[in-house]
Amino acid sequence: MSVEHILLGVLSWMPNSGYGIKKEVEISGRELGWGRLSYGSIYPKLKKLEEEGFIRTVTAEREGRMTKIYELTAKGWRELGDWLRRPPAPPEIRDELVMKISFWETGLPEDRETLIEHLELRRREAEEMVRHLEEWSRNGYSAISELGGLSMDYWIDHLRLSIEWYGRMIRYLEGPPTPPRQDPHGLYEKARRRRQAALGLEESDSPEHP
Amino acid sequence: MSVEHILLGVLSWMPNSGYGIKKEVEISGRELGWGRLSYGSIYPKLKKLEEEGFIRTVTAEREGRMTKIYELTAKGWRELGDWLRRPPAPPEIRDELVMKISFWETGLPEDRETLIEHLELRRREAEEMVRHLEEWSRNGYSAISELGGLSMDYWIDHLRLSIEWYGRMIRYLEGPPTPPRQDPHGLYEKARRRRQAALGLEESDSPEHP
DNA sequence: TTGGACATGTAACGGGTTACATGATTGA
DNA sequence: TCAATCATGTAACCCGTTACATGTCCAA
Repeated sequence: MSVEHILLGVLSWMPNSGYGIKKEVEISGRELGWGRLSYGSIYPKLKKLEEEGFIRTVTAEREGRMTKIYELTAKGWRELGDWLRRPPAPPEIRDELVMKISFWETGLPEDRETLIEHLELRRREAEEMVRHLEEWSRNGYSAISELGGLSMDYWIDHLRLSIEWYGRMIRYLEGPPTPPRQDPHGLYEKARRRRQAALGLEESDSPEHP
Repeated sequence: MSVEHILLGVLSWMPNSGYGIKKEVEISGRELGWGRLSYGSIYPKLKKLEEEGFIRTVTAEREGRMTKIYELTAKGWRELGDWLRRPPAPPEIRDELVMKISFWETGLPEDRETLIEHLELRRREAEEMVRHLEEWSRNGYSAISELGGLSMDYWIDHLRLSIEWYGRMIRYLEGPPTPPRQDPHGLYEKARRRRQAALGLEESDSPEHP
């Protein structure tokens, strides 16, 4: 179980529809703690949770439109509590940019500009996310619990740290290349040679602008 | 493509076996940027990459043991470069602890102790990870490029920030409960009532120790 | 009248994990 | 000799996404 638990959790805030749950998670930036929720997983899971008695439908109508509102049953509240009590799994992070950075010197050493572009793009995205979170957390109409507010701070702090780091990285890349921090077996030198040999590149190397 | 690219990237550091690739990614903490690599995905992908001509086998023997060492072909180096040039996908983070925190007040408001335990466990894990990364990044025999070193710093900084935040959170939870940061519609009050009604709980509420 | 937000759903597919199966070598 | 480490591989499965299908209501 896992998307199931997110659904139970969001329904613990208030009774809601599948569509509403998705909105809720998106706007609150709760997606930060969970990749994202797609309708393709929400609706089938909601159905399943209802069949299993964790949630029940309260209305099938809201302002004329067809809208199935679900709420937690006693069993659902208990399951949510049990899940919360279990120790959380370690965080899973998948950051392609940081991965690319660690392959950059062996994979594309002559093109630092593109990496700078990647970093600048990422920095803009992070700045935008911070703005969104800050605005949302002071908008005056969304409910934010004491702990929820602190979670929000968590993401904001991490985003700020990332933004700072992207900047450091960019400044660093705009400067002259420096030797590896640690390389007792000449691995980077060897990698460069293997690449040049495989690609049939000239030894001329990285085009330095005068 | 994606695990494929991680494999190409690791092979750009040096020719390696499936087993060796997994080790490499684990010890260098590169797993931080990628969930984890299982043999169940490594070996089939390696086979596929070889069939498609991105990598080739160089030896099938290493010190008497059967060991298939792969290295990049020209096509593999080109594909790695092409991938690196493409803008990276936004980071994906899945943090069950932070998710649980945001459901805690509606899902399990009376039990703050368990949440403190979760935070303490997580803090210990993060501290251990920092120790591992710091030790590794100064062990004197692993190759660490300039950029790779900065990536390492990135993870270490983020882990430290997390550790700090876990501590703040714990101190906060050990203090008295405070009202929601923002709650114009009395959502948290309503949620508490719904839960109590569903579970048939007494209004006595959270057991305060005198 | 048309585009956008609201709203629900399914089927095929993809990507990776878990669990299992196997076996050599080395050091305590 | 026994556990740990080195080493490769497969098959079943899980989980979730993408893409598609469908329809309403409202405001410009």
